[in-house]
Amino acid sequence: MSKNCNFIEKLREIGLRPTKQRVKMCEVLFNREKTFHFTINDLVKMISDEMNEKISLATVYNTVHVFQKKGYLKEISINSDKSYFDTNTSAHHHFYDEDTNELIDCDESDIDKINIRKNITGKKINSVEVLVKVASDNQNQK
Amino acid sequence: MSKNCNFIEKLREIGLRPTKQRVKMCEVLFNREKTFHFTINDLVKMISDEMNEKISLATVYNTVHVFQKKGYLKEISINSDKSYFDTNTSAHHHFYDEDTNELIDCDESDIDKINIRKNITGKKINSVEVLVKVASDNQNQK
DNA sequence: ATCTACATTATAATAATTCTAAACTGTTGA
DNA sequence: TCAACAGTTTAGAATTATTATAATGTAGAT
Ligand SMILES: [Mn+2]
Ligand SMILES: [Mn+2]
Ligand SMILES: [Zn+2]
Ligand SMILES: [Zn+2]
Repeated sequence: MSKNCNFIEKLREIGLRPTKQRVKMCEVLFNREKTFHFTINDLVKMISDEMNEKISLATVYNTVHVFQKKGYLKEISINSDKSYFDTNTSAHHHFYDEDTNELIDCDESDIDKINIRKNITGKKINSVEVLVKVASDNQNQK
Repeated sequence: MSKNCNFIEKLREIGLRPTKQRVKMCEVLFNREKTFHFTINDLVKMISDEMNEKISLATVYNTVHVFQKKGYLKEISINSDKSYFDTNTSAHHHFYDEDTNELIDCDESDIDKINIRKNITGKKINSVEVLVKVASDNQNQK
């Protein structure tokens, strides 16, 4: 979903009613220069900061899942207590900072294309994700 | 932790009291031909099947985390509602079957060694994990 | 046998997520 | 224009994995 657009029309085009909650979520998620990573809680905070009205947590969950299903958000595979989403839906990989719990994008030049030589009968590959876990390099490990 | 051994001695060597719960967990986890993947719930079921006595869920959680910290178990990064562990602690990658929620090991020949060309100042790489998500190849997507 | 530090346990607490069912609203077509 | 309907939001409850608590039990040392 490209930025700087009429989200009302965009939502209609993909068959979603352009409610004010959805439009606001579109603005917060897609109307910006750079893509970013977020948890549901991050997103609720961002919306609350930009809106004077409240938005229900259930609506945020529902809408994030709808956007994901429609292909406008991607869920990142980290095992954490919470789910991480990405407004960058292209195939790309991540660094995960275990100190700060932050995700950082890799660009194409950072990691060679992964070539999968195994195939599982009757199954097709849906995604290939590389997660590079990093942490503080301090020698002072207590 | 190698199979077919005296787990009482092994546990002592790594500074853990060889309680009967821990010994049983060792047997279930490490006394077998092949490594495997499991969730906490899987493991509780396996233990219950092999033991007539009950084991507390808290003990299973605690002991799995101790074994992980000591390096005898590895946690796999999938985002799922539950955590997956691996008795294969060597660096290796996984297929994740989204239909059955099963993990399948890749061997070295399946995926080339990943070369990371980016580095993040002050951070060291702790792990590099590739997750290949697969699902049924049916054309009949309703 | 007794002591004590460490373990196990049942249970409660926590926290992310999903479910529910009632109230609300965008859209349609009479 | 406006009633009707289907889709949507919502607060709160339910679910579920996980962690914390605190009482009880026990392995190993003396
Ligand atoms: Mn979890
Ligand atoms: Mn989750
Ligand atoms: Zn990303
Ligand atoms: Zn594995």
